[in-house]
Amino acid sequence: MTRTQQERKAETRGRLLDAAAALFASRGIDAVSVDAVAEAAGRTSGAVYAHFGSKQGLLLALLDEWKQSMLTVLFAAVAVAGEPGDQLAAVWESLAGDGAGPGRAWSLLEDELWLRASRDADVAAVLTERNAEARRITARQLAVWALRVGATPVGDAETTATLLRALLRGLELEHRVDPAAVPPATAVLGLATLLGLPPDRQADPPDSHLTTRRP
Amino acid sequence: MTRTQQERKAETRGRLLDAAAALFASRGIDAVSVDAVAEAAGRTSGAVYAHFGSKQGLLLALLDEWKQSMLTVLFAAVAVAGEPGDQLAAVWESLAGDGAGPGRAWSLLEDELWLRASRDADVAAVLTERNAEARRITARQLAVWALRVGATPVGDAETTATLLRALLRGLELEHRVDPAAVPPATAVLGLATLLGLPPDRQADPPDSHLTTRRP
DNA sequence: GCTGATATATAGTTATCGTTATCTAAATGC
DNA sequence: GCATTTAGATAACGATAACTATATATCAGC
Repeated sequence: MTRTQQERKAETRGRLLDAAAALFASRGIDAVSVDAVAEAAGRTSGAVYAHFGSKQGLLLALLDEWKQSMLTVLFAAVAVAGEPGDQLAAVWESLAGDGAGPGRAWSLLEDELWLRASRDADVAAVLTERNAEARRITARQLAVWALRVGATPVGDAETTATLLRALLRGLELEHRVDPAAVPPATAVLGLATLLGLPPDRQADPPDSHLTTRRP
Repeated sequence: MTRTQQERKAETRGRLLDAAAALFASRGIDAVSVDAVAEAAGRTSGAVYAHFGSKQGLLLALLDEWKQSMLTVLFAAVAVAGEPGDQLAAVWESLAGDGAGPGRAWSLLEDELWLRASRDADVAAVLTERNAEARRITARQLAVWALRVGATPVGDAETTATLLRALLRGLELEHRVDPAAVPPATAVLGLATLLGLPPDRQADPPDSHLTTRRP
């Protein structure tokens, strides 16, 4: 089985990036050695340095090529569910679902990257750019969605997108550590409120007691 | 100057914890060596191991004795400002204020702890407990505040507290990396919405255009 | 096939870190 | 005052990690 050099290089690069993504997500970036990444990719650390120059270079390359974000999961969830209220529940479920599915590991890595960006200007630059794009996309989808279901979000689309994404990230961070602290109804209520979803379009009332107030 | 052993021990312990808090916050836990903590406290690593047994022990002790949380800052901010809208702005300012003040470093450490808790059961246990207490306190204060200013929060006090704290954490995480992405008006709008603050009680309208919608 | 180039493997090197074992000096109790 | 306990200092160990220098395998062009 003979391949061209380009193919060989490209495959190695892909394997290294995939292995890095998986390991970084499951164990945390600092806890993963370059050798571990290389071994998981069926290569050695020499290949990593030939391709990326340093561990940081590997991380930045991974960030650059990373397509799988919060967004993909979210839109998929919305597309599937029917009623607006159910869509919000599906959004939350896709992020916080108890299955140890990939969403969990990815969101963990995303949070770690945000934290790392606070101290690493290179990571911050990449993340800021990606974030702006993600916010734009979210805002556009959100505007369409609001028209369709008759919701009146609290602010303009970009502002609402910022608030939504922040709320989701905050809830998810807490839920991962202390799931009981964030029941699904709480998350859905928060989303529905920011989105200005009229009560009659919200979820069917089996657990509507969670939206009542006891002052 | 002769001191009792208890005093000596207590002072060393305090100095070590203070140094650890400052260094962990500014550089990140993993990036700080035990020797660095000891040196900053005017001691040596031997003292750390005599007191805490391990670096993890130092971290857990720090967590246990940590009084300074998001809450202290928040309530102080509310207490000072006058109008409800201004209070919300003050809350956000105290978290996101551009001053490199201690609030910034502390919130960074808090976020790192939440992340670490996802992979460290001991940290998760401490954090979960602290979190439940913080939520209770927030909920209580929130109920009082809502009555006073005539706000009708979106859910019961505990639910609203959860949503508020999650939103703040998410916004703050984003703001630290990309301040321009989270203008103050956006944060205030989010808080006011979850708190059900009537528009006439919100901030004076110099920048009220930010609360209007362009669909 | 042979040569030059390229991709990856191999084997260090150096530095750092957590931890432990041992030693010293200070305080306590009799 | 002397023995004992205790707080903390000192020095070394062992592991691990990022990175580098060099060797080897693989491919391209002739």
